Amino acid sequence: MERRDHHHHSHSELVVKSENNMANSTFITEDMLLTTGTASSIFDMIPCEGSGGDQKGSLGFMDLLDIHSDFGSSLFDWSQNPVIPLQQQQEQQQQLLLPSPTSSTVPESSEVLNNPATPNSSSISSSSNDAQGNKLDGGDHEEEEKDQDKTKKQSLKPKKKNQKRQREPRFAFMTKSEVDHLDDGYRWRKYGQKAVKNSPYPRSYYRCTSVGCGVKKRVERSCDDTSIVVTTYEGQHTHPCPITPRGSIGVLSESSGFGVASSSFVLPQAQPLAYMYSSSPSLNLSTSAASTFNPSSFFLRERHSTISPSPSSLLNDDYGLLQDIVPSQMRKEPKKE
DNA sequence: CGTTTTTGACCTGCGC
DNA sequence: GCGCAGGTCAAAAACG
Repeated sequence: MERRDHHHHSHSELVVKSENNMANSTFITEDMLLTTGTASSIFDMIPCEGSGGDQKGSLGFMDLLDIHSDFGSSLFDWSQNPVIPLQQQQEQQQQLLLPSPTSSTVPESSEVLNNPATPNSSSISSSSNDAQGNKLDGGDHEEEEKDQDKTKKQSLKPKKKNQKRQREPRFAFMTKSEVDHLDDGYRWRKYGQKAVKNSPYPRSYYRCTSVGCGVKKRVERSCDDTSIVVTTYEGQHTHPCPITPRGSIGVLSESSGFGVASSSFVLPQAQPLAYMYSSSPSLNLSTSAASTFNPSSFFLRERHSTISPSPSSLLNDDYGLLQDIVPSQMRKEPKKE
């Protein structure tokens, strides 16, 4: 199952969706369309101007711009993002939480997954639900517990009766790709696969191989559009990107307030993203999770640093830095897949 | 031989 | 309580 033929496929599209768990269940929905330059690595994703404010009640980020024939011409301009008060966002979110029949490929509860506005485009949305204040569940902690009775896996007793299982923040991508498992710079070990209802394609479960890192991700192919791969990240890396020479910087991402959900794919080295994000007019939110996470800025930077040579008014200040931050090696996947 | 993938069984949550 | 679906475990197999 090698999928190493990455990086130079035909262009593909990317949809980003986040499930930030924010304290007090603050909701943020943020739809944007991103496009990937290649289908096998998120490092090659190119943010394009996407239509957000469609029927899903997204924030309505950008008008869709067909950049498929010219990556270099599509620049993500935050200055054009409509600024929507949080309260209004929440209202919109509530209106939008209606599950779309076609969004079944990403069954996260209360997730809003916008369908592609056009055959050539996809939209993203982010939402938060579960409060995150409690323990990070699902991955590490439970595993530690289970280590104890590992030998009798079936006899697991309810360990947390009153503790409702809470998920870590999630962040999902929809990527038009022939490759299922996108290269994001981290090493993953597959630990499960399940058939997806109403879909001929299975869903694969991966866990970060780094010790102590409980980040998980799910990969499945949309049954609506089999060319689209939905990758859902969950959790927060506790280590720098393993394939990055400057990974040491990565540890800063956590303390610097990068969103949990984003950390799964936000290169720790790309910490200056925070700057980018903070400059965003539309996401100046009070909740830490919301204010620290902005996938689009990540991609924007990635895009500029890895693909687009054209300067952006937004990135002028750190364009050079970005290039420095995301070295080309990063896309050289040392791992398989 | 260490690591990763495969895969069936099991757990958990939820709706009926 | 039952059935379903999502998610996880872990032994075995495959891989490098």
